[in-house]
Amino acid sequence: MTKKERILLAAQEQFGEHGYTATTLKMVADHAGVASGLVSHYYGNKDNLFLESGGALIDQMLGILTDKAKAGKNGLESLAIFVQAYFDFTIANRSTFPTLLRSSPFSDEYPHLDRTHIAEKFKALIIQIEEYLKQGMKDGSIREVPLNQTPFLIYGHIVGAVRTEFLTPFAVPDLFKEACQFIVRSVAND
Amino acid sequence: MTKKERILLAAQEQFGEHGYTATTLKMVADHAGVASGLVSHYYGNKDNLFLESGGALIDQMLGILTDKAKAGKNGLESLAIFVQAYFDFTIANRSTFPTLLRSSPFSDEYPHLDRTHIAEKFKALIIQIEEYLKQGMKDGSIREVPLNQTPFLIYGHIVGAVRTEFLTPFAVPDLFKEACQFIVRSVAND
Amino acid sequence: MTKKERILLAAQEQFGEHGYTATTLKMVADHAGVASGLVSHYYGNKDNLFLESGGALIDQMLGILTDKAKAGKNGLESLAIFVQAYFDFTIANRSTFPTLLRSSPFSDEYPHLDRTHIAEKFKALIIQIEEYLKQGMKDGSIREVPLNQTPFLIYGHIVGAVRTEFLTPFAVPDLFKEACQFIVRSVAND
Amino acid sequence: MTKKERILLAAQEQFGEHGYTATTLKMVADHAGVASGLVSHYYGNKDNLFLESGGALIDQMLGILTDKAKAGKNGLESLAIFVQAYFDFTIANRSTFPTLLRSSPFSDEYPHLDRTHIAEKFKALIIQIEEYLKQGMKDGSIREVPLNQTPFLIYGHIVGAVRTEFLTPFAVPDLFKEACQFIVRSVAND
DNA sequence: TATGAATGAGATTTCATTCAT
DNA sequence: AATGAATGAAATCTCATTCAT
Repeated sequence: MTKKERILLAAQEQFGEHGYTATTLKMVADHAGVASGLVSHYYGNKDNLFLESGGALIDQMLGILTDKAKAGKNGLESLAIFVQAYFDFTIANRSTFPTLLRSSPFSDEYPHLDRTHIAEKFKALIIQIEEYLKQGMKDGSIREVPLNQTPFLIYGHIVGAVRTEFLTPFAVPDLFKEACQFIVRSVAND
Repeated sequence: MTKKERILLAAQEQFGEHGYTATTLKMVADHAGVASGLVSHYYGNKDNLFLESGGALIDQMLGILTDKAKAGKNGLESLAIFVQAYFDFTIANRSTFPTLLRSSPFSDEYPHLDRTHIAEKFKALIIQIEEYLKQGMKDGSIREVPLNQTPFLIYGHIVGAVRTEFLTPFAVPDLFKEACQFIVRSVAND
Repeated sequence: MTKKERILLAAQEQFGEHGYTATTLKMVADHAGVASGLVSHYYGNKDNLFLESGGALIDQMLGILTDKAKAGKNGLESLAIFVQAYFDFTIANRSTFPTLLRSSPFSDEYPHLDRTHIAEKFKALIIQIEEYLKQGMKDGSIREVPLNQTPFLIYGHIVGAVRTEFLTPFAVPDLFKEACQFIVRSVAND
Repeated sequence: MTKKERILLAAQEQFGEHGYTATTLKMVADHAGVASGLVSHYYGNKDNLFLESGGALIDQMLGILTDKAKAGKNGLESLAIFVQAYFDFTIANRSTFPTLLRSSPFSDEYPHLDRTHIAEKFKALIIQIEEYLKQGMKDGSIREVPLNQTPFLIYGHIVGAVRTEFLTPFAVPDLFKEACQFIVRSVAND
């Protein structure tokens, strides 16, 4: 692993654990085992490091999700696989994932940050969901639902579940499994 | 309005607009039209001001919601009214509401903050939802759903919709109306 | 006790326990059970309150010491009684005495403070010691010692012993008794 | 001289001249000719800077005193040299010495400060005095004096004289020379 | 005489960023 | 590519003092 990569990974972990503000560039440098100046050298400034930390994670996730969802035999199945894969990804990246959460356009942290670039990547996820809905409504696996709002609501549902799991002190067993069910019940054709 | 009250209102507005970190005590004092020292005098420190800002909002909301939901004629109706009233509250308090969002246990901002006290108040909301579900399953308006997870999922769904509306650049018309429908579809008995 | 007196006593205790800087006027007001504004009303400002706190103590002490020393049958005896009475006073006023110590011209705290007024009162103590030395050298109880320095050295010796007892973590039993002996040995005629 | 060293020297001078409270970190930085942040960078916080300022002085002094006292031909002579060397050190370091005085366990300034570490170094001085007394009582140059108290009293005597010289407005010529005599008279064997 | 709300100057401390090496 | 010393702006918080009541 190059020093540049070690910095990015350390940043994802530190931002994930302590949030944007409480993470200092020195903490990142120390955890990466490099001199503090190197962080600025490679990533310019803190905002950019944060955004690139989140951007790398969302890129990684996008690839995995669309890939897995191809296995679905109809729209509903693809949607269910996609949602489940999302949750799996958060679990598999427990230590870095909260950084994605914080750099996402759904984050309440540091609203001045320009998230338009990352927002487009999240938009891709939502469009993906829209595709599954269209397909499902065509192949009969999904009932008639409004296409303007439902993709956003499904993604919002995922956001809500992930935040409950990662941020709140409420411990709810099998939350992700039931979140999948909740969505399926709402959109499935009987 | 006393100066103490003016400080709290200014804090709710500033924290709502700029977030915890980017809001300075001086900004709050200036907007409240008081000397900077008075903020610390009344609220001790920034953390506490933030928590009290959110606490006052959640208290206000809790009262309104439970009150309105009494009008429901069965579990499902009460639940729908409750959810709708939640969304109405966020709209009616557009300028201050994001502070509640940031001080909530679902927030990703400033994870070091001790949110246990506020988390209990949010728990009250979730228990309220559980009550409507129980009632609806008894009176037949709601289908069999797992009580351990569903209240959290419904609240999570609200969180997701509110964040989409308040934080993201995605403009989705009628999002809250459809969010209600989404929930109802998922839990209603046919 | 009037409120004015209660303020002075509270000030002596608080300055004695926490020192000049770490004592706030609010602490004094709270311990005296009065409103904070009353402290400034009666004593003007913090410096003056501190100086008057020390001044009242030194006045009280001066009266007691000269009174007791009259019982001595010769210079050496008067001196010994005087020194012992000094130590007794510090013990009897354990909680307030450190304030005198801090407002004294031998203090290292807050050197900007104008201590000239209090220094004169301490000078009176030193002149008193000089008197005993003169008398003793006349009546033969005290050997020939230089009058320019010895009174200051005896007072300095007292200062050293009191500071060892009141400020340092060194616990030395019978320190004051031996301090008396040390002085007597140094000035007594064989 | 490195910037770190320049900061320490500037701190010793400023603390010595103005005391702990009235010395600001900005004063230290300005006198050292460095940016204000560098003071905190190297010394953490004001308390620590103060303690290290005093600690460096006491270390320096300890080395000199024990070294010089080796020249004494008996206990009494060693003691006298030691005391004289102490006074010489204070004179030679007129501008910085009051910082040692203020960080010492005999100080009345800022009682909250944890002086235990520095107190141990002062204890070393006192133990040194005890050694000279023991030696003198063995070789016949010093009379029988109580070993529990006398070392503390001799050190206290030094403290008193130094404070008279450095802090009070009382100008006493040859004070240190006579302070030596005073001690010698009290402990010497006839 | 007595209150305590209100002011605002000023101190400590943190930390992103720069830059000489 | 890599270091880490150095900068200095900016934020929080404290508290003596004033003043209307």
